[in-house]
Amino acid sequence: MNFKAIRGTNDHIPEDMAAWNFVESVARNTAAMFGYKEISTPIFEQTALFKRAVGEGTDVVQKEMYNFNDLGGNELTLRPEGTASVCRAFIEHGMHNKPYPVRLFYIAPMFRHERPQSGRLRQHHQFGVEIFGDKSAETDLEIILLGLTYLDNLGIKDLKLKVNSIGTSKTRIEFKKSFENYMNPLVSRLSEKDQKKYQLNPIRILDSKESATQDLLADSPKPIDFLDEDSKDHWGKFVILLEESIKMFKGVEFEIDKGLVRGLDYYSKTVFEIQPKNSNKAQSSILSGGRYDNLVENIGGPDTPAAGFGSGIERVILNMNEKEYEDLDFTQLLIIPASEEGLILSIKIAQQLRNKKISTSICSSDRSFKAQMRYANQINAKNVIVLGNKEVESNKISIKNLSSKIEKTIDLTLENILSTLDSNG
RNA sequence: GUGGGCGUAGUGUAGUUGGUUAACACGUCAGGUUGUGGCCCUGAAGAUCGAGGGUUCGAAUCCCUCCGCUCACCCCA
Repeated sequence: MNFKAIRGTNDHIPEDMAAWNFVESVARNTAAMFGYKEISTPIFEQTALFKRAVGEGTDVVQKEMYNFNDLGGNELTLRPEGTASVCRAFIEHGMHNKPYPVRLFYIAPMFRHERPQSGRLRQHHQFGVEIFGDKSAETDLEIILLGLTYLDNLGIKDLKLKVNSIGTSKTRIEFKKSFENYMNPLVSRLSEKDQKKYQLNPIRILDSKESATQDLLADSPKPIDFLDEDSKDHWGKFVILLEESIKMFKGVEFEIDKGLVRGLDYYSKTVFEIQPKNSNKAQSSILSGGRYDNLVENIGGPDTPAAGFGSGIERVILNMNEKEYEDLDFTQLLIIPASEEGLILSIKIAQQLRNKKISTSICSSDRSFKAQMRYANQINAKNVIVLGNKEVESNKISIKNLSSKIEKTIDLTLENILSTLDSNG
């Protein structure tokens, strides 16, 4: 019998955790600096929530969700993304009665049944933020600045920020009409793949990777050309603010990408995507999001404008080449029990030291003395104490610092041990 | 769902005109005398060569099927 982690899921073994914890703490600190409060929601929800929020026609809903029925016959789904759940919680807890805007963030696993590849997993983790109740352009800017600050704090430089406005659902209908008029005579010139794509969802070929397709699209209508007055205003203000504030981030270039479209239906107006400037990876987007002014109302809440982003932690880690975090992989003190009485004493002293915040392990008395010393070295212990009959009888112990090899003999009291460990570092 | 690459101890690798006990390094464990580690020396454990079937006197090596990993498409974080 050979059990393995499910395809597309990863264990985080101790060696991975330093990087992981670093990213999480940077995420929490950055969010806190911007005044965002952490929220955590269940990893599964009613299937209908995601269908409604993300959109029936999207790939995510159509073929990537982990759906299941529980024993009560409820249709449930492991969350494929975070925004829908947070909106549900926002409504359920009456957060629209809180002073606006409401700023929330989460760090949570997401599940999508996709074919895994570099930077794409079936279970991945996202740091995401959402801001509710503010339709101003500076809100869009705020979450982008939060995202850039987060990546900067992680030491990820040389980023490209793509922004676009896709208007409202109404203006998109007009755009679509015009776009199809433009494309229909040209469809036969698309590759087979893009033709299929076009049949399924015409707008999606806007961000096709095929250069032949992009050439055909060069003069095509774009969603941003169809904005209504309100969206146009919003966009204009947003771009001015962005142009000014992006200067604060060295190494970040921004680009208005009129072909940028999102795969989730709830977005409106501003959408954006951040990727490393010179990424040769296919799955290069490490942080993306936008505004979704209709989502809260769509799933049964009050009319509430909102915006947010999601950022894949695994992808972020793939892009952290500089090691900006410390590996805190050490044991401050290892106690080697050298006799039966020494073992009892070891257990008591270890407990007292742990209460004083000294990380302390006791070596197995099953192993030879030499093996125990070797173990102290292997686990990178800073200090070693041997407790045997000699120590029990004389009430004196020696504390050895393994890197300096210096051994200090002291009277056995907790205070002495603490001060010696302290001076040993 | 579609295509490419790859599967040999815990890890990284060697081993193909088929030929005996599948090799090396790192790691692990144990010893190098009695209570002091790292270096060094010696030894040990650890691989049904991804799985199943076929060809053959004989298969890690050739053929078929399946599985897994990985990269890319699609889509997304």
